[in-house]
Order: sequence, then C-alpha cells, then structure tokens
Amino acid sequence: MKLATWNVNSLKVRLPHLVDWLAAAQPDVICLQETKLEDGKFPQTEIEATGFQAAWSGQKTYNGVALLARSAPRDIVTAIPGFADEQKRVVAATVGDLRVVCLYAPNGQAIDSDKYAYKLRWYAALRGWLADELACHTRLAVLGDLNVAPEDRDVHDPKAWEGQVLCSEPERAAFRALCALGLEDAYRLFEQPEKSFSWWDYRMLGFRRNAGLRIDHILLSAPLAAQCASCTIDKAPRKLERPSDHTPVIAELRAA
DNA sequence: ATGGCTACGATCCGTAGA
Repeated sequence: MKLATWNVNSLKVRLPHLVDWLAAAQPDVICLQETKLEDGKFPQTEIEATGFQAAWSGQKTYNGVALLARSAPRDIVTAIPGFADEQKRVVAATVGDLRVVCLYAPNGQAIDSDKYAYKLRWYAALRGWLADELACHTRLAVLGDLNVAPEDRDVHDPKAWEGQVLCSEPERAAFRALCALGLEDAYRLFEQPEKSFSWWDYRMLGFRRNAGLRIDHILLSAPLAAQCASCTIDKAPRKLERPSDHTPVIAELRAA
C-alpha cells in the first residue's frame, strides 16, 4: 500500500505529468495540492480513466486540494471544522480502513505579514481538528504541503533561511505540535540521504544546485508508522519539462 | 545587485508562491 503527496502547482498544467506518474509509481492513495481549479473544472473524467476515484475542494487561481484513491473516498470533509476560511486547503476522507487528511498549509509569505499570522492560526485550528480525528481514527495519515521545513537538515542553507518563513521557530513548533498528537514524520523513520528536499525554487537553478527545502510531508499515526516500510522522495518528475516546483513523497505500508 | 521562474487572470503587468 503506497501513500503519496504531491503539490502539482496547477493540476491543469500538470495533468500529463500526474497521469504518467500514477502509471509509473502505482500509488494507492495520492494527495494533491495547488490544483488551482474551481470544483466544476476538476478533470474528473481524466482522473477516473487512470483508475482512481477522487474527492476535491478547489477555487480559481489559488490553493485547491484533491485526494485520489483506488476505492471510493468516504466521509469526505473539505474544511477544518469550526475554522472559517475562504481558502480551499483541506480534503479528508476514509479510504479502506485508513483515514487520510490532505493539506495545503498556508505559505506565510513573511514573518511580519498578516499571512504569517493566518498560517499560525490555521495550524492551531488544524492541531485541534487532528486531535479529534486521532481520537476517532487510530489509522490516520496526514499528507501534504505543510510549508514548514521541520529542522535545519531539511534546509539547503540553514543560515540563509534562519528565522525566515517556512523555517521560523513558531512554524517549527506548530509542526512539532502535530507530531506531539501522536503522528510520526514518515521520512524520518528511516536513514535518508543528506540534503533531501521536496521543493526547489524555479529561479537560480534551484534544482540543479539542490537548493531546496523539505516541506512536503507524510505524518502517520503509531499503528501506521509501525507498518511503514519506506518513505522516499521521487525527484524524477522535477526533471521533466515544465515541472512542478515540488516533487512527490511516497510512504509504503506493509500489510496489516 | 534582493533579481533571477512559473501560473494565473488580467491585459502587454500585478499577485502569489516558498
């Protein structure tokens, strides 16, 4: 059983990459972010032709998330309960015996911005919600672009990024607060290559220089972490023409 | 030198991403 997350940065533009990647990587569940599509424009037919069923929540131009699974997603939720938000950043569903939460966390723009304050409020609300989800669902997987590099080893140049958005201590504390609920960063369950990242700036030859950040994550509740056999970052799609600036992260679970 | 891509929806530039 393979779970994946990928910020596609426009599902319309990246649909061919996604279709190819689904065929090559054979995930069972994939969480997508930055679809940038209104719900009526979601490419349901094309997705279903790949053998996946989808749940999605989108808007024009910005944000937007989708959850694809080989069996029909059930009990779909498209917002953090009790947190009023125009921005479409959440889709959760039950797939088989898993509860899956797909997230596109706010970027935060700059430490002194309103968007940063919104990011921290969003994380506080998320924490409350995930606590409730964990209370109901022991087999919980949280996947997405969390827009936080949890530690300095997740940053190509920690000195340059020190205190900056995506790396600031309050953001890292918000990430750790999710883990403290009983979620494990699947990537860190295993030995990993140094300087492993999931996002590289389009500018400044970011990918070629491996000037990246690890901000796309898979968090697993204890029973799933115990079943996790591997967690990898697939850099192949980042090498294609017209790539997303993010690349997929995959966790493989052993049979229960 | 604080830029440098990319996507989008608006026009032929501004906003946002991270």
